[in-house]
Amino acid sequence: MALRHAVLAALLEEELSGYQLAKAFDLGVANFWHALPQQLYAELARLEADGLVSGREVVQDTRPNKRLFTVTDAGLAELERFATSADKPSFIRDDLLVKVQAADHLDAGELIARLEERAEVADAKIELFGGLLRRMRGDRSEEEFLRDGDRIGPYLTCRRGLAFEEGNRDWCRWSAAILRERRAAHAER
Amino acid sequence: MALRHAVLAALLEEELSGYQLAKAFDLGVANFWHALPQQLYAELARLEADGLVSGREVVQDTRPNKRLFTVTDAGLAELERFATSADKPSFIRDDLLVKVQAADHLDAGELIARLEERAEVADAKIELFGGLLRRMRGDRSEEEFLRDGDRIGPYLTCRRGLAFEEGNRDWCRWSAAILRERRAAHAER
DNA sequence: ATACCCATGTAAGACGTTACATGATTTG
DNA sequence: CAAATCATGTAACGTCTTACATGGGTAT
Repeated sequence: MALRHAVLAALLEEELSGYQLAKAFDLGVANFWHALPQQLYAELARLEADGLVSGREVVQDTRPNKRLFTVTDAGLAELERFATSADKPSFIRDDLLVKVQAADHLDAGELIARLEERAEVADAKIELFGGLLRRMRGDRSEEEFLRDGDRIGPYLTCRRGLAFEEGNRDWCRWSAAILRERRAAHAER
Repeated sequence: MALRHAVLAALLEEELSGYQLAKAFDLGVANFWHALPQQLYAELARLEADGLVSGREVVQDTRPNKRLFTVTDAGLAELERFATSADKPSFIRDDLLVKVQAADHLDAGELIARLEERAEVADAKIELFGGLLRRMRGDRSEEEFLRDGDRIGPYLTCRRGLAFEEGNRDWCRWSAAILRERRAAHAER
């Protein structure tokens, strides 16, 4: 039941509509949680029914109307309660790792292709996260920002996202290189 | 539908029972996928019904009998098909990141405690994975093993697990240190 | 013209988690 | 002698994904 808390955490930053939330939780951007639009609309409805967020209608001329949501006091209390609970260890569930696990029994060329693809996805995310971090820092150095800046939470999670994707990229390229060398050595014989 | 492929990949290494598989996919050990025992028993039944694995009963005196499973030719073909498919990008879903995202609105002491807890979990995993890697290498250097060793797949995925946990540990300690400094600076005023 | 963006959902089905059930054997 | 390990499941419930539905406005 952490999706609700992820939504609450996202809404602490700024008032958002379901649609805007959906973009923030999208695969391409999500740096601390991922969810689909349908989940978010449903969760927002539940959160509102439980009084943890409150929505206000914003009428728009040229675009469809939207509802912007804010965290209520009860919502903040719920987040505080959540923060004191022990969190379940997070685990890996990644198609690519499954494929590499079976590397010895599969076509190396295919695997190398998948690894390169993933490395490129990681490159894109690294650039994205780097930009987000720069925007949050503004014209301050990182040291300065970490000392005095407000909204440190999103900065820290984005830093984790960045390091995670750098890890992905490095591991993918390293693994691909090893598989290539082994394939070459095998072909020589 | 990647659990089935994760099971197939695990069974390529060696013939295993549901119980042994469950241990391999456990939270503490899982380096390329995670699943609960109940899922694995159910998936093994489905895989057998579909002819992708075959089980053989092993009668034991002192322990309950068990069924050991092997990947069939059809199972290997299914894995090969899976390896050629584009994999969906993997995403983060971690309680701890949600909590840190909300850092600016929560008690710093609590967060620091969670971060330290997680860092210690990571430490334990790092040791575990380090040991697994050493066992796989045997008396060879890593370079040598990566060149000639067999069963390179599990080695590569375990390397990813290790790097991931090192990333976790470093980020947790770094974040905790920043939150501590900010708390101290705040208390001074 | 075609496609994408804004904006919000419903419904069905697949997948994952929690709780329960059983029972002998080995380890501390 | 209590707890953990070996060994295999069933049942209920909760969460996530996939498919469908609608409709105006803006960019190429």
